[in-house]
Amino acid sequence: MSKITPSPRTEKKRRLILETALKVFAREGFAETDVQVIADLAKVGKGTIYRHFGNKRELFLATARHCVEQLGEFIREQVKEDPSAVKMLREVALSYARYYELHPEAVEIMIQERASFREQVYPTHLMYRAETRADFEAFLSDAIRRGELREIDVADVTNAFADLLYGSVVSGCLEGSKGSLLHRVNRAFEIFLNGLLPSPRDQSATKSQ
Amino acid sequence: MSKITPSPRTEKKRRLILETALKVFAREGFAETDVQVIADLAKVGKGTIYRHFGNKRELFLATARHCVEQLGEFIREQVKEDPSAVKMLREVALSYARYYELHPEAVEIMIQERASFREQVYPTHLMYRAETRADFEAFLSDAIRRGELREIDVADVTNAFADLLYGSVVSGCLEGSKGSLLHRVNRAFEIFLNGLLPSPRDQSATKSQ
Amino acid sequence: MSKITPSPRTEKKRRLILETALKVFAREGFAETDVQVIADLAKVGKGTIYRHFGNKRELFLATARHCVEQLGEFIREQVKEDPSAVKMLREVALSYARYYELHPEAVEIMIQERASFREQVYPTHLMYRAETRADFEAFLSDAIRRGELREIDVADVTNAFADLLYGSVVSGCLEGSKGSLLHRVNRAFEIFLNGLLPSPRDQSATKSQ
Amino acid sequence: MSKITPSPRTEKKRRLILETALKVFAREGFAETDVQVIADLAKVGKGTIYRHFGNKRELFLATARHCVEQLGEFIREQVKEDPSAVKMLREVALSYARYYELHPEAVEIMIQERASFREQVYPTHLMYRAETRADFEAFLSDAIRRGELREIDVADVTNAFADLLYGSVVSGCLEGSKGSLLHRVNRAFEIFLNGLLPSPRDQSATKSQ
DNA sequence: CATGAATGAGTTTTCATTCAT
DNA sequence: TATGAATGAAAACTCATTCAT
Repeated sequence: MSKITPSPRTEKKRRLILETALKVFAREGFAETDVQVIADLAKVGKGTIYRHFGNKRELFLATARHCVEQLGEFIREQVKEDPSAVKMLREVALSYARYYELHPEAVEIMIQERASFREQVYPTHLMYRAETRADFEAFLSDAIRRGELREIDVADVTNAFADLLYGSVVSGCLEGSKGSLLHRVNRAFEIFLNGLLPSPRDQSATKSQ
Repeated sequence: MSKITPSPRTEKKRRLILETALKVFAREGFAETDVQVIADLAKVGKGTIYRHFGNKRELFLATARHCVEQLGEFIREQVKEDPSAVKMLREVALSYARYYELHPEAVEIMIQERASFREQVYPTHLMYRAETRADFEAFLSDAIRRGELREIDVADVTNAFADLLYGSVVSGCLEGSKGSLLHRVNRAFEIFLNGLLPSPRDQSATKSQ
Repeated sequence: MSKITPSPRTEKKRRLILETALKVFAREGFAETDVQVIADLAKVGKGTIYRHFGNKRELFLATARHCVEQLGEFIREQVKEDPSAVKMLREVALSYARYYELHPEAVEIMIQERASFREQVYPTHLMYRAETRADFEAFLSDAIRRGELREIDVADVTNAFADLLYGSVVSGCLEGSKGSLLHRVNRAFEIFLNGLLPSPRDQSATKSQ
Repeated sequence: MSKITPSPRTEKKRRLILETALKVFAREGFAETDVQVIADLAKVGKGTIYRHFGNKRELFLATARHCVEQLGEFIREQVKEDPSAVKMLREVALSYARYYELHPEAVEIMIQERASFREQVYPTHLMYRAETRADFEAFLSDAIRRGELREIDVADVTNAFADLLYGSVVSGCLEGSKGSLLHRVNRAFEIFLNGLLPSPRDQSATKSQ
């Protein structure tokens, strides 16, 4: 029961720990993080952390999940309903970039998760109104049917889109990489998009159909 | 003198350790790796490893360097001299993919290096005839001048190219990702390339010059 | 608060560890001591020792400090207030000897400290009513003024007194040295004292002033 | 055979190693010394050291023995034959001090030996024409019989003399102890000696007998 | 529930000693 | 005989996890 409706007190402490863990994991990496440090910074006992999260692994995973949920909410807030596919893709890409620019620690969490647990955050999983990859690909198929995008395998596009965003964010948030992540994603996305658009030839052909 | 030309014995043992370390680091991750395990698998004393590499960190870094060098050689062998920019870019992308398809452990090393030491292997640093990013961008500028590629900021292209490859390799080598990495990179690259080509309009304009 | 007044539990455990460490360090020497052995004998986890003392060096230094404090207390208890200088010096010397006869391990600690850390316990620093060497020398000056001791440089006397006690204790507690330390110090001190007294000639001269 | 008459080559190398070991043991202490460092400084292979001395312990003990022999020779050279007991004692004390002032590393060796092996260098063992304590005490008895020294237990005097010298040298060679060791021993010895002399009363009594 | 002292398994690293060349 | 690479036993130290208060 208490699981279903956690007391606000409990919920607050959970959040506090999670927020602190995020900072420390991002700064030190998973393996290098000492749970005691998180406890000290969050001003709770170490036992409290273990009571709430069970063990270090689960604490980390909860932190990662927290990031992903935030990212999902963030993108959902930013990306407007019913745009053209082109606008939508751009908005997703830029929202994605904006989120990680605002929360560079989240990039580190994503990397640590991949390195320590071989799990990966697929950016496409997080997209607007799409809980699953399938939804995203259906959306792309629609756009192709409407002639917004050229004829192309939607799985390939999804992969390429995800890979491009992932690579850009990981590279663009590296300490020492000058220039904004937003800018980097924007430019990369424009090339990518350009590669998706029907060529004038194709376009006229499409139009004439 | 012995420093300049290490004895073949020494060199052989170094290689043996490096090769073993590669496997173990890739399988377990940097933090989870016990140097004793490497020693046992390589059938050398633990002290021998420390004699050769100083400490675990240096051993890992040497392993990573070893991968990068192999990758560099591999790409240099595969990519032919003096192709068109389009062909060259494709060959680099595919060689890159081929290498990591042949050596999936190298992907893990790359990820571990990023996670543990915040260092990154820029794929572009490893390209054909290019010791530095500057060379690569100069090559792109040439291609633009020749009209092979459309007018575009070469830094942006380099970034996007690197990010796409990086993201594809990291995602494409994940345990459980079905389908070949080579295929994934190939498809992603075609979209990317298509985004770089001059549109027919541009092309005719270029030709008329 | 808890720092200022450590819980009696904590304080008790600290003492237990210190007492055990004293035995082991004295028996094995600093370098040869395995902290695990101390932990086992004290029936605490090794981690507990490190929690309390940080590292082996600090544990040793705390042990040494513990001895010096005990010695100081012991001497203060034994040496009566306001004696003649002669009586006082003798009492200090004999108390010093008695302490080390009762606690031969403390001699080993002193020697190990000198050998491993180049620090030295000056016996004179520990004397009755004397926090510092300066106080001790002032006391000697007084005694000279009163004619109890002959005219002599007080720094020289302090050095000689300290050196004699130090040497006697170190030699006299050696395994295999027959005879009691107390006896050895007593005899050495009588010679030393005899060397400090005014000769009958001097004494009459002093009296006539 | 080769043991009986070591080749000059071998003997030279032995000396070289010993001299180097002396420096390193004195600087680092026995436990902290890495035999490799001695080998490097002496420009010989580590194996050579083990060939000559068997193990680290024996190397150290040989080093200590080397010091003691040097000290013995030094004192024998300095102390003239057939002096009065008073002069002789003073010369021994000062020679002893002079030696350690010239070779402060030897003090460290003496301390390390005591700390690591519980062995002690009795200064009295090293004295002029005296291989053993017995000789020294016989010499003192003679002096007492001649009336040079007051009636006193010669074993006590020997102990006190040794302890005073030992304590003075150990304290006086500590880094940071200002003033010369020679001076310190000189002053301490004068007090000590004064404590041994017959008082005027005693002296006349003695003479009249 | 919250706490933080206690624990000990697990890892890195060192270095005396050996021995093949 | 000299060498120095190889070895692995040994030890310091850490930190996730537990549990009595």
